[in-house]
Amino acid sequence: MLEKKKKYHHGDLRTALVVAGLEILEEDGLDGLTLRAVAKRVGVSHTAPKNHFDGVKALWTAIATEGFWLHAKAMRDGVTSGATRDDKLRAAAAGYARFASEHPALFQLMFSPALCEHRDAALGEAASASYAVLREISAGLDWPGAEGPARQERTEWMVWSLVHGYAMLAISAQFPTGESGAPRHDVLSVMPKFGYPD
Amino acid sequence: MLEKKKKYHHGDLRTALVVAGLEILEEDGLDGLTLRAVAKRVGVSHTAPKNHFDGVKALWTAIATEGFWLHAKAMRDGVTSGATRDDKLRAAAAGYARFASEHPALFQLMFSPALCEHRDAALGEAASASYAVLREISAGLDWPGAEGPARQERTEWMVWSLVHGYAMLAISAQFPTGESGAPRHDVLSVMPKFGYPD
DNA sequence: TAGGTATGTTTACAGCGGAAACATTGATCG
DNA sequence: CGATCAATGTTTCCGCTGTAAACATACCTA
Repeated sequence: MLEKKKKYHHGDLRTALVVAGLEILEEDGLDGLTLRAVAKRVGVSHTAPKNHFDGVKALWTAIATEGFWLHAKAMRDGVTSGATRDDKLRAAAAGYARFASEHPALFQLMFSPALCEHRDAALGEAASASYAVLREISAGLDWPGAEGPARQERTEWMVWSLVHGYAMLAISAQFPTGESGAPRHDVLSVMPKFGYPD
Repeated sequence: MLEKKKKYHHGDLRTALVVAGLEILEEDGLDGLTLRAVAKRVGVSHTAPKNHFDGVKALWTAIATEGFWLHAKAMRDGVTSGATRDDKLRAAAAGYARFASEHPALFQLMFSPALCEHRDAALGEAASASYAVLREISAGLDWPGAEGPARQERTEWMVWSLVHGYAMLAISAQFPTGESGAPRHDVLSVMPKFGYPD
């Protein structure tokens, strides 16, 4: 029997729904990411997801969670090839912004509290993994204003805010764009050149 | 006649709808901002907005536009009281972040390309007014990496990215919060202390 | 004062998320 | 091995949403 028999049970519907959701985000953006559209793409009735997700927001949250893992990976890939700590920092920043510009709808979803449940444990874990990349790399960075309490955490927040703000503004079409449609300046040319003291 | 007579025509429905939308955003967040809910609050049929807005997204865009004007005002208010340019910069940053934390749903709407039309002329004008505050204040700021082409624009983008990123991460509940529910560090404590050379 | 246009209403409809009742599968346990 | 039951998927129905079309009212101007 060459034809794959259509089974009543899917096998791994939960994963399939998340994957389908990611694909829809790439093709149609956030507007197309409806429960019914995701179910239809998988070839399943629109109420089948109910067995795996408690409502659309739970599905969105699961998709965002997968997004955070991909996001962390995108950053880490560039980092490993960096020679100095500064190279690594800039590679992470570039990876952060590139991910946002390549997957704008997914990125928007990941950081929309109205769309996904940020108190979800799995989402938190994935987001932490993404954050951890910046955290490790920014450790020990020196910048004017760094001295004071909670220096390390404030350093992380400073770097994260800068890079995240650039990424968000870029996909929100707030930056004037050049001929290519991309912003006239990339993240790196907008990042202050701080140093590592030791 | 003490009772205000209900007129068939509203008089300034367009403005009333935008105001009602802003109120709903404060009370119920983005989820409650439906066309029907806005119309109902104004006391008008749910198709009446069609005469003033070409679809929900146009209404959302108009609400976001008003948000940008309020946002600009919130920043400017603090700025005028600042003595030095550095004081003004920090006041603008604080105003930027405070506006986001006080009106999270509106702020989210303002920067969601999936929800409002960023190519809209009126929106662009209001957004520019908001941007102009940071633009004026960051002019001449010195920072490591500033030298090079398009120095002034890159300076604006750097400041904007930093402040905007902080604001977005704060309302996305990405920052660990203290007991009050607010982030443990405010914008100012994660803003590098750059100076003005002259 | 007459007629046209701007503005608002009513009605209808398709798409959405969710609930409930039902069908099918697969796993557990005698 | 067979019966039962939980897990998973379907069907059907509901209320809510945005949109369109036909209609009603009020204003404005010639």
